Amino acid sequence: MTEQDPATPPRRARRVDARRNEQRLLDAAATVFATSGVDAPIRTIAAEAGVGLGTIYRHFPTRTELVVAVYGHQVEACVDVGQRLLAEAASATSAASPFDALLVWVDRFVDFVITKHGLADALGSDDAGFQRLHAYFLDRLVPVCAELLAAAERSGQITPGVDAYELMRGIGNLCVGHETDARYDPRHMIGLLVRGLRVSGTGSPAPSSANP
Amino acid sequence: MTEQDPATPPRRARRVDARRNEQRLLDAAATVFATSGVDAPIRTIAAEAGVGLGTIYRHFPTRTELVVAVYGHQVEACVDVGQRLLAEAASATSAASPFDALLVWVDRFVDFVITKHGLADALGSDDAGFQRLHAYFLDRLVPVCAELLAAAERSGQITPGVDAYELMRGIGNLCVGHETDARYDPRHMIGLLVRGLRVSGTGSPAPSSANP
DNA sequence: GACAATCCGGAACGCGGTTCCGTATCGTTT
DNA sequence: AAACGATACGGAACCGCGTTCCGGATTGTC
Repeated sequence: MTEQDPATPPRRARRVDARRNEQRLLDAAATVFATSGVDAPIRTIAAEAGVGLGTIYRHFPTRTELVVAVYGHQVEACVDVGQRLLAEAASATSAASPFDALLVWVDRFVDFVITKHGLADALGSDDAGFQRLHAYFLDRLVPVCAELLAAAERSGQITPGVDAYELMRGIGNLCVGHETDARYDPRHMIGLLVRGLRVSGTGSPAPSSANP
Repeated sequence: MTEQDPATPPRRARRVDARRNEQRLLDAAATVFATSGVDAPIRTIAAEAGVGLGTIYRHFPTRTELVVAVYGHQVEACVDVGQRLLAEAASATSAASPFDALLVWVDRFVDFVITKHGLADALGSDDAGFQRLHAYFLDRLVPVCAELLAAAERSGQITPGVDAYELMRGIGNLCVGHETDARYDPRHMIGLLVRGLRVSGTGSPAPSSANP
């Protein structure tokens, strides 16, 4: 009942020291990432966790997997927020339009990216490992974004044909440099970008949609 | 007459081998940058130029200076294009609006960034050296962008208060990843961003400005 | 308690940036 | 033209970081 695949004979359970070290690594990584960003040297994380280099590579063969393990639940939270916003905007009694929902959600996403040192840079990096990190985050987030876009599109608030993937990627890119450049505030440009989504030529929401 | 500052006794002219090597390095860097991007290993450039590592570091102590030396004239060309567009848009007989001028100029700028492998990434990097590269490009380009923005603003085409520096930086950021991600086309998002500049609520240019 | 599966630690290798200095080359002076 | 500083060159060497690998310790099972 609690077994795995029939083709996977559950030879033995994971050893306790393995589980212990994995937890230590997660804690250490969270600490180090918050302090020095996701580009911190592997050795630093290993030292913080009090384990050897081999250990960290065995548990998390790529930096990506470690980042995902550390931030994964926050990504899921972001997904949840998006779905809640979607439901709210769809409800007949809601005052918030789908476009408003999109605005709020984008803001949440930016919060997430901005509070993680170097995450935006990492996502934008052309390093193969980070491409997978990128892929993971986007696989979860793009569908939500796509739904929000579709809803706003249906209500005639935004110009159709905008690709959710590109939008997410663009927003992530715009976050680059927020902490090394006092003159640059990502939210300004993201605000402009989102404004650019709106249908052009009309100041009012939608002609055909129901509006109180 | 052809001397320098009085406080600078022209001790001796630069040696011919120094000048020769500098030229070789510029040629080699241009080749290597075009092939492998601006992040190519220093050793590669030195090898391509047929010089030692010491030589490249003597002529260009930082990678930034080498990049500037290689691409500097293209930056100047971009400045010139901007000023020409500005003059055209200001001319009474011109059909192009200041906003059109801005559009064209941004497109040129994107051309420049995109055709240089990894330039966008470099500009977005939080590395100290690249911050200066960034600073150099922006010192030249931001004033032009600011003038274009101001002109479009005066004609009532765009929302006021947009900072040229942030816009340039944002556009540069949006270019990141164009060559490692087939699904991402920077121009789509840049188009959206620029659309976001337009005054909201009105589909027509300006109420008070002179319009043919 | 013994045995094998599992896991650990850290030495070791490769790569790239950067520094440093013995040597070669150049321009000038005599 | 020969000698002599000034200048520039080359590349060995060092450091930091990512990654691999394996001898040995630890754990679960019999």
